[in-house]
Amino acid sequence: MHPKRKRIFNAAVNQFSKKGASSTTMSEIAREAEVGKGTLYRYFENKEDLISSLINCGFKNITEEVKAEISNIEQPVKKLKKSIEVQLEFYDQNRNFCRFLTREFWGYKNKFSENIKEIRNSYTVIIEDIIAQGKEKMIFKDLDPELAAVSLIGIVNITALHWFMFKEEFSVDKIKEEVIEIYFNGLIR
Amino acid sequence: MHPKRKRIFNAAVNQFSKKGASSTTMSEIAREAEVGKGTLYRYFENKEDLISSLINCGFKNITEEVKAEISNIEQPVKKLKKSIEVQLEFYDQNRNFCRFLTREFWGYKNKFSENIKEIRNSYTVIIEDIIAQGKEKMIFKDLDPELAAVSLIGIVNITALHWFMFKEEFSVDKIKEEVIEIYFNGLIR
Amino acid sequence: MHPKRKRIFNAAVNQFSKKGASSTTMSEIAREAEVGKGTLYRYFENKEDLISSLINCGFKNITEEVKAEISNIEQPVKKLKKSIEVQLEFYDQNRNFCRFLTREFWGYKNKFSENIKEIRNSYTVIIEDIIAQGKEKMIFKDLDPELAAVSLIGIVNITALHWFMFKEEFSVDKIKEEVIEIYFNGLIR
Amino acid sequence: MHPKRKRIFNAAVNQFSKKGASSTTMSEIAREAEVGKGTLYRYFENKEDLISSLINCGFKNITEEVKAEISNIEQPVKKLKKSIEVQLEFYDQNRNFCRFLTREFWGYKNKFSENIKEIRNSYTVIIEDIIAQGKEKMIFKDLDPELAAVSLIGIVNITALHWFMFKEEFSVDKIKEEVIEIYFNGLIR
DNA sequence: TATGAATGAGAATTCATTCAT
DNA sequence: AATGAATGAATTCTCATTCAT
Repeated sequence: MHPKRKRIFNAAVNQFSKKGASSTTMSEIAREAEVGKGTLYRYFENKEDLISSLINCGFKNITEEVKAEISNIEQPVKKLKKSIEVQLEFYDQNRNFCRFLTREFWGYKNKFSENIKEIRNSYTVIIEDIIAQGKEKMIFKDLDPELAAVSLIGIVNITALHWFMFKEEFSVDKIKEEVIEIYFNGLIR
Repeated sequence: MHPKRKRIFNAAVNQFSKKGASSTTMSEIAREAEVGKGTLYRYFENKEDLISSLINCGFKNITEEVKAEISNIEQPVKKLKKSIEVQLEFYDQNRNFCRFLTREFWGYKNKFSENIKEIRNSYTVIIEDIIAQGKEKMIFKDLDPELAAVSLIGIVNITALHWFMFKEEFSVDKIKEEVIEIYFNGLIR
Repeated sequence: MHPKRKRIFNAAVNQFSKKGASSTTMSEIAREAEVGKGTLYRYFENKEDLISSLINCGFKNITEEVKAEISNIEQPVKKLKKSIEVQLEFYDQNRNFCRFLTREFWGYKNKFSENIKEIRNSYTVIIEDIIAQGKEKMIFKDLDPELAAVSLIGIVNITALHWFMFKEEFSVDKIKEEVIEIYFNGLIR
Repeated sequence: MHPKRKRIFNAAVNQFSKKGASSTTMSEIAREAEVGKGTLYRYFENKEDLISSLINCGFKNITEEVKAEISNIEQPVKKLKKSIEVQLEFYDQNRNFCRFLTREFWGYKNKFSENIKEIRNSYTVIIEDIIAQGKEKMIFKDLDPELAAVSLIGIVNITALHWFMFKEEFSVDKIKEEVIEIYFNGLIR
C-alpha cells in the first residue's frame, strides 16, 4: 500500500474511534495525517469510500492473519483455538479499529453494504469450515456450523470490546483461556 | 410516557434503523412522527439527547423484562436459559431497535458516556449474578462471572443480529436451542 | 393603563435591558411577567408593537414629567436646570429603560420609525423652546436652538449611561452639578 | 488586514446600518460581500464575533486617528478642538458605521463586554488626559476629567447622529463651531 | 502532485405566532 | 379571558468536495 494511503488510514482509524465515523470531518483526518485536505481525495473517492475501504482492508487483514496462522494446523480443535487467539490478539493490537469496526459494521443500507456482506462472509466462512470439518470427524457436536461460527465471533468480539472499553486492563491471556473453556466445554461443570 | 414522546421515539427508531442515527435528520423524524420540527425540541433537548434517551430507554426495557421473567425461577441453569429466551425474543420483536442499539451503543465519548457505562452495567450484572450464584452452588465452573456474562450477551446479540440481517428467516427457537447447547455444554462432543 | 399591560411592560424592560430587545424572546417576557404567552398578544399586536409601545410610552413619561416640573418656572436658566435634573433623575430611576431606549432609539427603518421621529421631536422641542426663549431674552447666546437642545440631551444621556454601565456609583447630584456647569458656563475658566 | 476580511467588514457595516445587526442575516452579508456563506466563518468565529470585531476595529480606528492628529499640538484648548474636529469628520465619513456603533455599543453583557469596557476606556482616556492637562495648567475648571470627557463625547456623538438621521444637511463646520462654543464657554452669554 | 481557501447545500435549532381548550 | 402546546419559516453554522495555484 502507498505509504500516504497508510498514513491516512491510521489517522482515520484514530479519529473514527474517538468520535465516530460520521462525526469525524475530513479536515480532522487530513490534519491528523499531516496531509492537505485535497490529498485525501487523491487516495479515496470520497468519505464513504474511505470508510468502506477501511472496513474492507481491516477485515482482509484479520482474515489473512487467521488463515496464515491456521494453515499448518491439522486438528480442528487446535485450529479453532489458534483462530481465537489470533482474533483476540488482533483486537488487542488494533483496539481503535476494533471499536470502529463493530460500530460501522452493523451499519445500514448503503452502496457498499453488499460488498460488506461478502467480506463478512469470507471471514465467517473460515471459522465455519473448521467447525464443519470437526463435525465430520465427529469431534464437534452436530450443530449448525454457521450459527456456531457466528457465536464464536460474537463472544470474541463483544468480550474484547467490553474489556477494552469498560475495564482498565485487557489481559488477552485470561480472556483467551476462559473464552476457550466456555466455547469448547460449556459453562456447566 | 407522554404519548407524543412515545410517537417521536418510535419514529426515531424506525428512521435510525434504516439509515443510522447520524444520517437521519430531525426533519425526517418529525415527518415520520407527524409532528412539527419544533415539537421534537419540546420533548428532547437536542438530537444527542434523543439518541441517548432512546438507548437508555431500550436498555431499561430489556433489563426490566429479563428481571421480571426470571424473578420466580430458582435454579441458576433455568434462570439463565430463561434470560437467553427473553433476550432473543426481545431482539426478534424489536429488530430495528436492536440494530440501532448495537450500533450506537459502542459509540464514542459524549456527555452521556458515563451514564451508558452504568446502564450497560445494570444489564450485565443480572446475568453476572445468576452465574455467580451457580458458581457457588458448584453448578457452574469457576470462571470469571463478568467474563462469562459478557460472553453470553455477545453470543446472543451478535447471533441474533446476524440472522436478522443476513438470513431470511429468523427462527428464535432454533437459535435458542443451539446457543444454549454451546454456552452450557460447549462445542465439543 | 391596564395592570397586566403594565406588568408586561416592566417584564419586557427588565429582559430587554439584560439581553437586548431582539435577543429577548416573547416566552421570556411572558415568564417574567408571569402571564401566558398568548396573553402578550392580547395586549400587543406583536413583538415589534411591544417594543415601539415601550419606546413611545417611556418617551411620553419623561416628556410629561419634564413638562410638569418646569411649567411653574419662569426664568429660562432655572427652567433648563430643572429639566436637566428631572432627566437625570428619570434615568437614574429607570436605568434599564434608559439603556434600552438609547440602544433601540437609534434603530433602523421600520414601520414605526416615522412615529419615533415625531416622539423624539416632541421631547427635543421642549428643551428647544426654553433655549429659544432664553435667546430672545438675551440670556443665552445666539446659537441654533435645536443644536443646543440636542447637545444637552446628548450630554445627559451619554453621561448617565456611562456612569450606570462603567462606574460603580451613580451620584446624580455630582453629575448634575458638573454637567450644568459645563453646559451653562463652559469648560474654560 | 486580509482583503477578504475587509470586504466582509464593509458588507457587514452596510447591512447592519440599514437593518440593524440582529436583523441582518449572515447570508445577506455573504451576498453583499460576494463571498460564500462558509467564508464568513473562515474569517470570523460566528456572528457575535463579527459584530464585536467590527466595534473593536472601529473604535481603534477613531482612537488612532484622534491620537495621530493631536500628537503635534501643545495647547490643551487647541488639542481638544482638534479632537472634536476629527471625531466629527470621522462620523461624517463613516455615517453608517457610527450609527451601528452607537446602537450596538450600549449592548448587553456578552463574552466581549469586558473587552468593550477597555476599548471604550482607551478612547475616553485620550480626551480625559487633555482635560487633566488643561486643569493643571489652570486653563480648565476644576471638574472631574472623566465626566468632562464623557460629556464631550456625548455631545459630539448624539449631535452628529441627530443631524445625520433627522436633518437633510449635515454641515460639519457649523456643528463644530457651535459645539465648541457650548463646550468651552457655555450657553450663557 | 499537493494544498487549503472557497463554496453552498443541507443540518440543527430557535422562536414569533396561532389556536384548541 | 387566559393558556401553553404545537408549528414551520427562518436562521446560524457545518463540512464534504472542488479547483486555482
